[in-house]
Amino acid sequence: MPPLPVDLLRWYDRHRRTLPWRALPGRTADPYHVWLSEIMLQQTTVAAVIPYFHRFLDRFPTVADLARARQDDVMAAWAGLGYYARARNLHACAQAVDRAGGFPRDMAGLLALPGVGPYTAAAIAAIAFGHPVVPVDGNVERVTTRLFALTDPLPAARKAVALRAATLGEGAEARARPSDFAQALFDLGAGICTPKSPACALCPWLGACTGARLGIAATLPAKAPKGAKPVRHGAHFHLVDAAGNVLLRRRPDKGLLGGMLELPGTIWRAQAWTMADAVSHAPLASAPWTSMGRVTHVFTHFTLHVDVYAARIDRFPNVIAMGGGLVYGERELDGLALPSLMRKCLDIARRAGPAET
DNA sequence: TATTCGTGGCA
DNA sequence: TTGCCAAGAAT
Repeated sequence: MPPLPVDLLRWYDRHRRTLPWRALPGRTADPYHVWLSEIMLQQTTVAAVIPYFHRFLDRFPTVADLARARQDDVMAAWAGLGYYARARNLHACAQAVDRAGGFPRDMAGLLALPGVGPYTAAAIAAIAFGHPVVPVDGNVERVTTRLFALTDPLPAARKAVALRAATLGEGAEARARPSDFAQALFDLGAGICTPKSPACALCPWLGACTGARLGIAATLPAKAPKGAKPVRHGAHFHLVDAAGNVLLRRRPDKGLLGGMLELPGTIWRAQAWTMADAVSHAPLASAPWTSMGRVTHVFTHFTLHVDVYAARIDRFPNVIAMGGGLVYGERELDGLALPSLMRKCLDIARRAGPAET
């Protein structure tokens, strides 16, 4: 017996989550809200996204508002959410949509937008425009590999899994409710068919699940082993003048933490820095640098240890400002595009506790 | 196809 | 504590 869309939809009608970007039952969500939430939700938990989603709608009520905003303000609003290329693409996408007079309503048009890939295009098409497509995210991959007991490891098997996932939405009931069907798959993956200890007893598709019947559901999807995470070292410098102004600089627009602000610092390398070596790279090597301790930050593909040094001087020499340095007052820091790593560095440099979360 | 790209929560 | 994980895209 194949998994029947009607069984999933019946379950969804009783158990669907209420989320800020979701329309009420029977209504169609705003494409701007759908798009914004989908970008934020890429590799990011619902709990982390919710406050950012509210803040964005508050600051940028329409896609036109977002298009007209300055990039610095968009980056600052995104600060802390991670994967900052999403924020740059978000801004560029808003401008493209605003110029076009609205979101494209077909897959090809959606796929052409910055930051919109196969998954997000399908999600917007299904949820905002009612196209009968099945967006394949991590939830859908998990549900699909378990339903059909697909044991080939990801990511190599991704294409085969996607083809099988598409068959889930072929029934007439699914094609009649593409938005609900897509979101029902998300809710099933998030609440029942979870990565660890899935609640199979509560699953509307239990009777159709080969993985459950074989007792291997919880082990799927199989994943290729990951390589070891290398360690890198860096040093960053907190230079403050008598008025309490802090010296920052902006990172290049591409690459890690692209377009975000940071305390001036060394490159991040495999070899640890001695204090003397690090301070020789400080924005003002002659300042009275004091070691404030070490911050450890785990990125996706490496672990970073940052030694933080602080110094207070009377006033900034002009030569510093000429080198691309940016000076901000202490009270301005909260509203800036500072990634979490730099919040940690600032906290330790100012001998304050970690920012409340 | 394989890397690069954040962050915080949780077992 | 360490590793795993989250509505992936770009290169």
